[in-house]
Amino acid sequence: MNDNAIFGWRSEYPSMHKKLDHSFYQNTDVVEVARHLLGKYLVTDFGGQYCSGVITEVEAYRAPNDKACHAYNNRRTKRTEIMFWPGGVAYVYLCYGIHHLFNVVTGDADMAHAVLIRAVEAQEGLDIMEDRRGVSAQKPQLSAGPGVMSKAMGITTAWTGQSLVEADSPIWIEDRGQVVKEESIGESTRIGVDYAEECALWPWRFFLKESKWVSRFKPPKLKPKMH
DNA sequence: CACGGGATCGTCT
DNA sequence: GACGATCCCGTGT
Repeated sequence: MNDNAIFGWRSEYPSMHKKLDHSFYQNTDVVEVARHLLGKYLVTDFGGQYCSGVITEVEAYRAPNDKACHAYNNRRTKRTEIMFWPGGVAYVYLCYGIHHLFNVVTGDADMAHAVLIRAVEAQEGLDIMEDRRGVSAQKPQLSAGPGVMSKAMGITTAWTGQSLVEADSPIWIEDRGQVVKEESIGESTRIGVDYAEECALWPWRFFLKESKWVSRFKPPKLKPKMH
């Protein structure tokens, strides 16, 4: 089994693996959930293609007043409807016609909150992930960035609405017992939401400072105010 | 290393 | 018809 570069222990103790349940996802503070997701294990098992990775980077999105959130103003469309479901399902959408971005829906029903999973450090099923990406598992390029993370884990928009807590779900998240200290969490503004005006300045991106598996930060370019 | 542009298509106006 | 919660590659320094 792989050494864990961040926490310095091995992930071969199944008794410590605890699948996150409704009570975790239905926390109504999406920023807190986002921070708590750091260090957890994202696992997918599509037709026996088992792989996992430690979550190293996330962003919180929170309707109704977050202009960067697809459900801003509680706007309901066929696509965003998933975000209004009770916490514990996947919200996956296509970005730039190419990338499948994976989010975890949180909070109660009719609360359109979600956490975008932006990066993982691969732990198990490295060969599968390398095949999907055509990139060595030694390189952050494998899974640092929301589009490539989804590709490495095999997640596509076909899975939007999928429960993360049902016993037979092929996607879930586990707590494997490690503690992430507050001082090891970095924060910044969210990436790629320059259009969101003042919300583009909210520090709702969180990452593990020690990790190499974190996407490069791009500061927001704010549009000059006309007057 | 910084920057710029093209790819590519579902979603919403 | 416009525009992305991105990525990759090419150019120039």
